[in-house]
Amino acid sequence: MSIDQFSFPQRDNFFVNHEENHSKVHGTNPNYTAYLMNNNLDLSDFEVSDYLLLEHGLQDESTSTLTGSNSLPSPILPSLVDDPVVSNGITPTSSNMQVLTIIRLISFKTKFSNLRKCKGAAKKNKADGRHRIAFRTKSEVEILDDGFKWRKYGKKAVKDSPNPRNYYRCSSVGCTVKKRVERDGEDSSYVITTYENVHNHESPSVVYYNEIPLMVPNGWTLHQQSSNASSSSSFP
DNA sequence: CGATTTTGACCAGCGC
DNA sequence: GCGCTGGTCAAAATCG
Repeated sequence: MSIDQFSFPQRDNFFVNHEENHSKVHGTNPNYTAYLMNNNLDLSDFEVSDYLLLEHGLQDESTSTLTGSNSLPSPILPSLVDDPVVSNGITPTSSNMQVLTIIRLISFKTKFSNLRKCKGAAKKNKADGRHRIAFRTKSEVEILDDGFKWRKYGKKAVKDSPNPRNYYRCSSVGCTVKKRVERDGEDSSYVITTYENVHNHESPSVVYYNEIPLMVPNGWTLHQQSSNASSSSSFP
């Protein structure tokens, strides 16, 4: 395991731990940790401009986006911050804002690097190339409101854990997003929520700017869902 | 009565 | 091939 530490002017530090099967991202709030399950995160692929973008995103998110203002300083920023595909449906709160924004940036970068890699490279296994993010959150309730409507389709006892794992899929027709919810076996005051794939629709509980289209078209989503995604090509 | 949850059965992947 | 495990299906039960 290796640890990267990053800091921004007037911001708390955050840490990225590279572990065996995933990368762990956490800020100064110990109650909120995020896990990037696709272990192809390469921070050397990030540039200074990316971190500036992230810094902008934090500011933008806490002001114009959350208050619904239309004054948007950058043509790319609104989509990055607001895109439910990039944010994967996680509703920002004061406690998860920092980590969520980091995740959004990393997801964004990872997705497009995946897209390039997909153009020919065979997948090692089923999970590769899927958009999968896990969050570990301290919570008394297991079902955290993320703005989307979910339908439960399974429940399973998990080895080495006293708590069952619950399986949900997005109720929206045609959307293939799934999530797994389970209590942490080591500390049951924490809930681990794993999201898989990306929504192909907007959150029913969020109002978006009418004039701004989704930055990532459905073609990307279809590309992601295909396990041998070398033939789909609606993405420009 | 339609939507949702429950729950046992079934299936696929993986290691041995 | 076999057994274990995680993930999904689908019929029955429950809910609103």
